[in-house]
Amino acid sequence: MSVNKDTKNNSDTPTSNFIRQMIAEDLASQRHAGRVQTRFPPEPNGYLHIGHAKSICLNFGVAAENGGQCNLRFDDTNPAAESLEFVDAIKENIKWLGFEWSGEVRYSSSYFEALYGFGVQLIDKGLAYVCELSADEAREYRGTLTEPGRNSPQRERSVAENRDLFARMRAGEFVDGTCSLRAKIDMSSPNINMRDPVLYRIRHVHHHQTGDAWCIYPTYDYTHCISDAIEGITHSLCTLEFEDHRPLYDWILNSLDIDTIKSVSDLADSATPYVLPQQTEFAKLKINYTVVGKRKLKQLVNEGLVSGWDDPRLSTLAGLRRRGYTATALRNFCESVGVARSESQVDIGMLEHALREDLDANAPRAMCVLRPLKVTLTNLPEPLTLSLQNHPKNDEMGRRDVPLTADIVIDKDDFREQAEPGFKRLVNGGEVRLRGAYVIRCDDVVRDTSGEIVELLCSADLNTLGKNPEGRKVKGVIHWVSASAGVSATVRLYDRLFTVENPESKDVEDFTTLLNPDSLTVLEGCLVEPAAAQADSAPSFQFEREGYFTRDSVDSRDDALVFNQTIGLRASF
RNA sequence: UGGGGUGUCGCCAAGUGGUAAGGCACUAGGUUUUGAUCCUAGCAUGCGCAGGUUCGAAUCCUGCCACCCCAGCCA
Repeated sequence: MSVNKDTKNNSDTPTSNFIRQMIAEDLASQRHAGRVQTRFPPEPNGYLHIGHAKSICLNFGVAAENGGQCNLRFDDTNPAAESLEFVDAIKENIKWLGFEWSGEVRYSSSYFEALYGFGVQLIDKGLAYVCELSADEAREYRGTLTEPGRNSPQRERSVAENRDLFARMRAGEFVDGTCSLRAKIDMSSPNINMRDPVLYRIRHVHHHQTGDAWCIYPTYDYTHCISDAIEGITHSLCTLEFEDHRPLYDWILNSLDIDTIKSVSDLADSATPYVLPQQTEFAKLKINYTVVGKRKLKQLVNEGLVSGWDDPRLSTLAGLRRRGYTATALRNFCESVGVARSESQVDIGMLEHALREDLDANAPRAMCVLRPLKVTLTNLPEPLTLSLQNHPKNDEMGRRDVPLTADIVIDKDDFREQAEPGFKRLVNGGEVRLRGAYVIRCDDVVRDTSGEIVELLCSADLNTLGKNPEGRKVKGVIHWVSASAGVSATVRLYDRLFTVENPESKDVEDFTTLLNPDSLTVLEGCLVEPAAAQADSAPSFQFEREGYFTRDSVDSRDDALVFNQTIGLRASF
């Protein structure tokens, strides 16, 4: 059960965007008989990343806002690149993000038989033919951006011959690449996608869903529009690079017999009028200092440059989750970024803002000393247990016991021998507030033989618990942990993975050379207060004055705690 | 120099002919037992550029300029 506050960085009314407007208009005009049906169609050839989150939020969000549904459909037409591992991870990620797809998971591959039938229909209508050009020859015949292409030698084959050849392709009579089924459109079209695009290619490979049932596989262009139509999708949302494909999307659907399509669709038995889906494109999400390209992500994982698809430094949903990002923060971020058609690169600061906003409201506070420096409270009569608020602004989050003993640790960075201008923490001879406890004064510094400071001897003003000292102001507050009652932990700090703002820029020759060598810092021997070390404690904490941390889901054990820094606190000095 | 797109504050982004929303970032104050949070204020005589239409233009017209996408039997 979640008692989290639903943090929002926007006003109550979501920002207008062209897709919401289009849907509102379609609803008003009854274009799809009042239906809104979307789909999120990943290819299971990699892990989902932050860019997918935008598409997921858009597709699921826009459906939910309008009383519609969103399907999850694996666009699995290229078995050589795909696997079950990715299918499972993708489903998991979507659920984690907080979305529920309509009915069962869909697969384009489950439409293979229908797709084949439509291929035959196109042949019968004289709109498709079996071409025997090799891939290289086809490229030559295609022409260039400025020159028209030439017709395939087999373009005018008879319907009977095409039918026979297509059947034999399916039967496995030909080796890979010897022929393909092509749409007969226009080899001189200025839109290269319309120059007789390939509909089916021969691939004698095993498919993760259909096994060895097929040796011919339909292409994206052919499959996607028909799959949308079969599922009764009303609004097919995709990214800008598919804009040039829209004429083909429409050509294929309009070339087919609409009654036949409806008869194999989810709406087959429905009385609602059947309307073909419409493709609409939006700009994909790009964020500076991060890599989102599937090939690049894959390279980082495969070359061992990160620990895996869920490495906390990666912008994969699995990585962000392990890092401690919350689904709420990601959803709010996607909403704040908006949806438009201009290609833009969002500042990672926006993502971090959404994260801090959610964590600040919902993460209980705790104390953890990252670089311990021993402090002895010379006048503490006896150990005591303090009861501290888990959240400074939310009493409902309760309180916790925090043991205070004569031996404590503070962060090395919170002590200076000499006062420096602007330094508000502890200095030799000075005073500082121990968060939630006493004001202490540093009376003496203990050094080892090499001269390094190993201990501070401090006296507490025993009259400052819950009240300010009399006659003076103590402005500094530092965090601390009981040395004897605290629990040892490993803490991993993260910095951005890349040293440059745009590692995916095309004038970057090898992006792996731009990796930040300091993207991961491992701190051993950190000391965390007992309450935060308990196995049943919250998933994420704000370690006061340090930032937000989460127990590592893979490496942390009850007797060997590992915390990942999700993000630091905003620092204004 | 074929076709398709996009250009509003440092970064996103509303705006759909009636006189430039909002968020992030930043700056300056205030509160604070987290140098956090929170609060308050500031931040585009200007909407890629140049003309034109109009009482009035970011919005309409014309012409430029810049950037992005397309020549996989990938998606």
